Amino acid sequence: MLFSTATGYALRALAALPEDGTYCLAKDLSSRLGLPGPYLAKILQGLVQADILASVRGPKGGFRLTRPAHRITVGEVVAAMEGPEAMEGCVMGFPSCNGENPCPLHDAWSAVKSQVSSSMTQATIRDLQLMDIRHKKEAKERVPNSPQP
Amino acid sequence: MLFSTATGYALRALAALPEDGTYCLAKDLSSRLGLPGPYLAKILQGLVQADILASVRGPKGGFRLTRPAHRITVGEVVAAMEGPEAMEGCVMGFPSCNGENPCPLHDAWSAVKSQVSSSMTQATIRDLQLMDIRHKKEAKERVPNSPQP
DNA sequence: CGAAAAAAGCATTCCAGAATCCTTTTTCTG
DNA sequence: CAGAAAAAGGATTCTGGAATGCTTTTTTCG
Repeated sequence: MLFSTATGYALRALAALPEDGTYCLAKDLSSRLGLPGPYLAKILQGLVQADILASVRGPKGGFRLTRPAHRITVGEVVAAMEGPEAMEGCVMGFPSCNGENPCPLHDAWSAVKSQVSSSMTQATIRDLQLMDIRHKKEAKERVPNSPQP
Repeated sequence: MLFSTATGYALRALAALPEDGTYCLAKDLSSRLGLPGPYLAKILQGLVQADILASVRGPKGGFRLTRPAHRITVGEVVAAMEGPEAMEGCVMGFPSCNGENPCPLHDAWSAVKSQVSSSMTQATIRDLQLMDIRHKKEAKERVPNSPQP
């Protein structure tokens, strides 16, 4: 993966939150997604600091998105998790590599970076939700006699 | 950086080796490049296993490239250092992401991967040497009254 | 009000990659 | 042959991210 595992967990958790703004327990999220509970809780707390999640304590509390899912970009989440200077510097770690004196991968990597970061600012949590819905639906279609509510 | 620090060190060390196949001490390389000595030594030993370097022990020994620098690709070195499955899996770590059910960054990331890996199989250690030479030359031109041999 | 539920906060543990140290083996040279 | 120079190999330490556990604070509800 390109990002840290914590960033991946954050994105997965955000995509798993309900859209209607109801509060959701950290424990529920972690068990539904199969992620380490206390670790995910800490990540969610960080997302509260970044104003991506809101939380209330106590019974009937939990976490919810501060905004509709289509208003939260993947790029925003990545920046909140990894800091703004993710993906800086030479791909191969050459200290002498820069625009004046590019390494052989410099241009390819620059293209990559702008490509990925523009995709990241385009894509929203909503898109991630849709992907998961699509995924579940396909699984259901592979087993046609599954429970029909 | 995209790769591990060890991979970066390996590439830097290879680019710093003389092209004429003379043996070079691990200690010299590390001091010239400012890299941790014993750690670099271990990395070089790994490159010997991968048939990228040859070594002889004892006085007048050291390390040299097994082939001319333009015959060793960056991709080969990366594969030797990181294993063949570097850069596998979803950028964001979504387990459900695949060709059937792509995440929003899937296509951009696939393009990235093929772009970077083709650049890596194109670029050789020679290209890295040239970059360093260019870098030194520019430094010299910025200080015109530098030592003339 | 008091008890339970839940996030918040903090200290601790775990683990892999990074880095160091020491011993062994090989090879050159006087 | 003896001794020194160097890589090879193994054990160990260090460090930061990943993960866990425990205590505190806030909130709801009977």
